[in-house]
Amino acid sequence: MSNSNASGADRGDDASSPSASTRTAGLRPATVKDVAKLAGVSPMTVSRTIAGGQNVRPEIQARVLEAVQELGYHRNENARRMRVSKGSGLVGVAITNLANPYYASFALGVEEVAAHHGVRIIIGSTGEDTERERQLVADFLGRQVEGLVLVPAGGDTKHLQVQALGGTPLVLASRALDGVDADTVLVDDGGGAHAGTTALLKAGHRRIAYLGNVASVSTGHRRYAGFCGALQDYGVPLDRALVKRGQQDVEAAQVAMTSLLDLEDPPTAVFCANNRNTIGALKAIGARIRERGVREEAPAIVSFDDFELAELMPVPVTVIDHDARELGRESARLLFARMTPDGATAATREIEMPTRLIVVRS
Amino acid sequence: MSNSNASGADRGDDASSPSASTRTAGLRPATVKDVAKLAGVSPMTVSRTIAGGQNVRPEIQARVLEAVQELGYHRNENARRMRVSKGSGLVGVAITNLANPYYASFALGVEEVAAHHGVRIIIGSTGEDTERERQLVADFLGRQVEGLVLVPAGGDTKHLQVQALGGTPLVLASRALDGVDADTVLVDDGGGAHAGTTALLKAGHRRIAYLGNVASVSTGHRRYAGFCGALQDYGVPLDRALVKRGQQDVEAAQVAMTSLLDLEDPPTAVFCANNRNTIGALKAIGARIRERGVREEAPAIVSFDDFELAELMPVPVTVIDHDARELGRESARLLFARMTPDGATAATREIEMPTRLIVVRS
DNA sequence: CTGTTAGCGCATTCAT
DNA sequence: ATGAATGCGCTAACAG
Repeated sequence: MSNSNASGADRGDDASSPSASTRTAGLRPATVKDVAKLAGVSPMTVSRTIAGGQNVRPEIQARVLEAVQELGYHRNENARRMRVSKGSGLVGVAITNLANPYYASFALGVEEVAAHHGVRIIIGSTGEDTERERQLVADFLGRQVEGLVLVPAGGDTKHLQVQALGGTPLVLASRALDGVDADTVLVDDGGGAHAGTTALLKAGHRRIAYLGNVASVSTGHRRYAGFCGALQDYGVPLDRALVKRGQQDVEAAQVAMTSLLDLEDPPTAVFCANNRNTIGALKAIGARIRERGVREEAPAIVSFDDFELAELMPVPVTVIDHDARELGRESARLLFARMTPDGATAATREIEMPTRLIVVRS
Repeated sequence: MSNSNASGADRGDDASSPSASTRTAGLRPATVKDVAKLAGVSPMTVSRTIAGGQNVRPEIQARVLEAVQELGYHRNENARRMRVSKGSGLVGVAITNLANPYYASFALGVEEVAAHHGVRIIIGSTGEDTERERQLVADFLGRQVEGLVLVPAGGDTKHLQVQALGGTPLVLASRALDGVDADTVLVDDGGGAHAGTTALLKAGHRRIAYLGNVASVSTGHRRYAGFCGALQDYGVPLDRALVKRGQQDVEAAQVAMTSLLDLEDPPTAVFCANNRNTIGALKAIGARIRERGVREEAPAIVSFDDFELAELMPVPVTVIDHDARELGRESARLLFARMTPDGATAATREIEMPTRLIVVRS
């Protein structure tokens, strides 16, 4: 029944398999034991060989490595780290939507710094849904992530309390959250919005529309406040009819912008509070220009968030630029700082990244 | 020294801590044992309670859950799955660059399908580097991923052989790889490139430039072949001076395009073989238009890959569109199909996703 | 140099 | 309804 030759490792797979030692798809992954059996040594010798081969005779190492090749063995990191009581080498990144280039860049920034620390990122999208965020965070914690970077959806925050996180470090990015004691990396939303709006006012605009995302997240508040503050500074009253908030995607923003263009007294400029609203607004304006060919009447745009090819737009564009990737890097840096033994006890920090006003086309 | 009241769980942390039972950052995560001790039950009762509470008295459950709250306990999925011999619930996604919106969308498509199967994705960027790809794949396998989705960098493929993967299913996306027996999802590169080029020829263009990515990847070959084929069909000779291949990022593409514009006899149209080359080409054209204000002479663009706001470009744009997200979804579908017991043995498939020609602006 | 023992956190199996 | 023993894959610590 059992054969004892080298290639006859009994791993519970089909005993009549033609090349019994070669694993094929769908089987249980090879273990140290399998390798040991095939190489005719003890599991410890395999372990040592994989670990670098200290105190293992070269010829034995060769035998072991051959078996490793043959079985396609890869050390089970989860089991290993459990024994060695090393961290998981993972950080969880929960963002609203990976398809938004802004957050994709953000994730890349996190990955960059993580890779530098030899750590992988595990990503999930919340879709701005607090419940999915809760599940995602729970899942990450279950996988023993060493840290969490989160662009919070807002709403309930019980699952983000230190208590609930079991001490796993958390960094909030882009949006602050009341009642959550965590390092936070924000963009200078208020200052940026104020500067951008002021640029429009200086250019003579008085009917300025606002396209923004949901008010429930802190960026919504902060950017809107900056916008209003600038108007106030110039003594320009706020026209509620020109304010559209709550668009989460390009389509909704395009619809909102189109309705603004259809007003009897349309705005001469639009403040777009984020990437998605900017693209939607520009699509609406583009459609209108193509339909009616009236470029002169098209409103000027201020966009919070940069976007590719801004310089080629048919209307004046000013960008309130900030580097999403750098935001990701900075978030990761804060996280890794807190993951050191001494960093764990420091007071939580809130960092505000500067924005830069870029007149792209005027 | 040791206190025996409920909140005095001895978990090896600072015994003089004011609230000894509450874990703070940096400590070893709580385990079933910790919870058990705090709740005054056995680890098994905790395990059962977490698992749903079958055969546990409600009052005991309450005690356990309270302890869970207090300690911020999360079941260690790695340990659990090891015992239960369940997969890791992870698939590895290795792409060239997460910051490229094309691959970000792709990753989102994978995540979407994965989430539908209750599986997370773990992402890494290769930066088109085969060695980094090799490390990434090894790391993923070490983490016991149940499958791999890879946009291959090309070059050496030893690490992608079934042998080396230890039977873990692999799906190649976007690019084929000679000598690797794996499911592959491609875009109809040849057909799309041919159709796009033909559109330019039909419009009367005869001096058509080519901006492409590295020739070593299969998309490079296939798209270039489609381009050449269309020229041949129209009896238009290929002008080597108009062919620039190997640009990997926007900056390089912009430089290449600028040099084309500087030719004595510049092209009247440009075929851009991917997203990054399109953006770079358009930036170069935009800069030229702004400098010299000559829009009429600006070349028409055909772009393999769609991009946002194409309809607002100052030059005629035709897009060879294909859905990156759908490519991601399809790749994930193939992967999950193979992850089923019966799917493991099926012959590998190569799927080619159709392209759609969209005249965006003419 | 090599092998044996034991235990990381958890859940299955078997006792109580 | 609850607990004790056992082993998942791996390796530190201790034999030999």
